Amino acid sequence: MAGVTLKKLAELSGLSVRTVNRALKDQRDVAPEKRELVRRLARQYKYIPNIAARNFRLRRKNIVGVLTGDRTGSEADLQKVAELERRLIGAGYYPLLGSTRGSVRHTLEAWNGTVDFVVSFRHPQTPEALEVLADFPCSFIFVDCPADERHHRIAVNRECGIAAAYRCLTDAGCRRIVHCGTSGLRRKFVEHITSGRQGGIEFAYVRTEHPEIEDGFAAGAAIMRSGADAVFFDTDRMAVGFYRYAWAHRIRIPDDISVVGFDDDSVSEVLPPPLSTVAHPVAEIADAIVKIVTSGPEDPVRITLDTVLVRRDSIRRG
Amino acid sequence: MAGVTLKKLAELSGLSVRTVNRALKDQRDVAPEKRELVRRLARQYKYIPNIAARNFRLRRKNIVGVLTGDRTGSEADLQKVAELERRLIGAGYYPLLGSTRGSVRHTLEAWNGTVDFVVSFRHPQTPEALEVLADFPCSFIFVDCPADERHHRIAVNRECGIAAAYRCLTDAGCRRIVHCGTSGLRRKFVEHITSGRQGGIEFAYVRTEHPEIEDGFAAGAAIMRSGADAVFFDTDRMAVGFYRYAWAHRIRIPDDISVVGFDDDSVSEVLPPPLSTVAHPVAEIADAIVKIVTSGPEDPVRITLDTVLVRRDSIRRG
DNA sequence: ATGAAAGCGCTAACAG
DNA sequence: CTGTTAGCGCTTTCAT
Repeated sequence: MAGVTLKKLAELSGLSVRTVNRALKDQRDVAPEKRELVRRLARQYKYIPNIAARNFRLRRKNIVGVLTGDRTGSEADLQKVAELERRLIGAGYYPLLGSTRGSVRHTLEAWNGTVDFVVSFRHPQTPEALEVLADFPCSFIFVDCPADERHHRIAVNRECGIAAAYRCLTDAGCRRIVHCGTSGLRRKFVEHITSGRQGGIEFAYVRTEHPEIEDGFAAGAAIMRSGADAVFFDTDRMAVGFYRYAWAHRIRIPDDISVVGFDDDSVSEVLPPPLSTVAHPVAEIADAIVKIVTSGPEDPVRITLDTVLVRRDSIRRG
Repeated sequence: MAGVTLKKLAELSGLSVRTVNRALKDQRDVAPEKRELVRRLARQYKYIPNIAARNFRLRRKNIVGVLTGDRTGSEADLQKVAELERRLIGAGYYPLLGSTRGSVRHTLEAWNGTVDFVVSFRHPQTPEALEVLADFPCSFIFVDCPADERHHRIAVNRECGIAAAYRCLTDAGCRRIVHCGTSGLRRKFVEHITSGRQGGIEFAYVRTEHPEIEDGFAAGAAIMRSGADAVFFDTDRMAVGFYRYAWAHRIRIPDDISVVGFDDDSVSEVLPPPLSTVAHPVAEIADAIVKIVTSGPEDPVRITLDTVLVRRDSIRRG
């Protein structure tokens, strides 16, 4: 169980640690027969280099910290994390997972010395928490959450996907579009992109308390009462709730009403009919992170990536 | 960026490393004023102990390796991994992620020295791969996949959940139950549990090539043609496909036919109507793993945990 | 071509 | 009460 070390191999072979090391790494200046001897011994005793010790010595790390929240709620975070994990591994790094639920400081302390980069999918809760980060000898990469100038930040532009959805709906001939969500901010944005519209297209807003399935269901009555022929939900979960409402009231999608969601939860592809939705730039985010980790830029990277509309059968054909 | 070390603190304070160390760990036999001095300095220079170095020295690890497969296909694996991560973190460990897609040996080599335990949700592909494990100085915990006597194993008993589903269906008055899946083995089991049944209940089997959504959809015609009043699918994904088929053909669930799936994918709760399904013992698995990791038993732990039926509205009320 | 030795940051046995 | 020191497993500089 204990594992063979370089030193043991040295004793076994009667050579010095240095020579053993040389032989194993196939470096020059080793007598062929000694090289063979060492390699034979290594195989025989199943020598496996202790990477932790090596990294310690070289002050190098093959581990990247990943801080996530609850991973409940929107599935989008989950997708981003999963994709990041995949690419990190592909690039020869291993993701070390932590939660922003407990004490971030505590987690970072526990990671001190094992990671150079920490990716966070949630903003540290308090302003002090942000200050804490400065104490740690590693770089932070914030994804889709605010971050101050000192840290890397990968932002997600939600607006462009939403705008694409509205364009798609109006192009499909929808004339009464309801936006359903919780966010005053987003409402403002929607008002902005719809304000220039002509051709007798009407826009309305239905506000819900939360962005969950039951809220989408509950909003169903108001949406249908408004005479809408299309509805955009701030989350796929709300759209799912609306699907339920439609199912219960024999409302046909998209014949009676077109529906678009947001987040590209895996459900959306599977619903009858498949839900059109705005997807996060999951792959691009992961790429950007891997690039930062591998290239280790001096200055904080700050980029913005766009959401896109995934059109499926829940939007009627123009 | 470089981080303050004990040694630096020693120089700064004019004391020895030992004393600094003592002061910081609040151990006895340190003069109060020196203790204060050291603590002040530590705060001032933002000393954070290098846990990697400490663990290295103490040959102790706060990191647990987690090997997963693609994480595509059944969501059950995903759930298990997510739950494990949560509990591991709760217990003061950090999960280090790897994939069984590439070379497991390579991953284990890269982890040598940083983990004592490796949890695997997939069987190493080849027999040689299993042999390889013996070379590594760490314990393996296999979840829901075969493992030889040397390793810990947490098995999942699928049969009991399936049996519960059949019991529930017959209790609800179903008289023609179709089992739909890909597995010859599971079919054998179903034949077994249904063979003793009386009261004019008929059982049939519809085989599909794959366990995916489209296969469930494709099986719809055969299932309905058979006159079934209940259908059990080997995966929730197939059940989802069947839901689609039902939706397209105006078949009402559960009025026309009761449906049960397997895996408890998150979709199932959300489908109209919510799908009854057999759930894996996700929490129990995670518990068992954490227990092994924290207690480090000498002998290989080998336990079996039961699946359970989650009854939802897709089964008609008796 | 080979080896001695320092040192990464930390712990702890052992002396004073 | 405090300091000296060895050593975890590895890399690498500098002698030989």
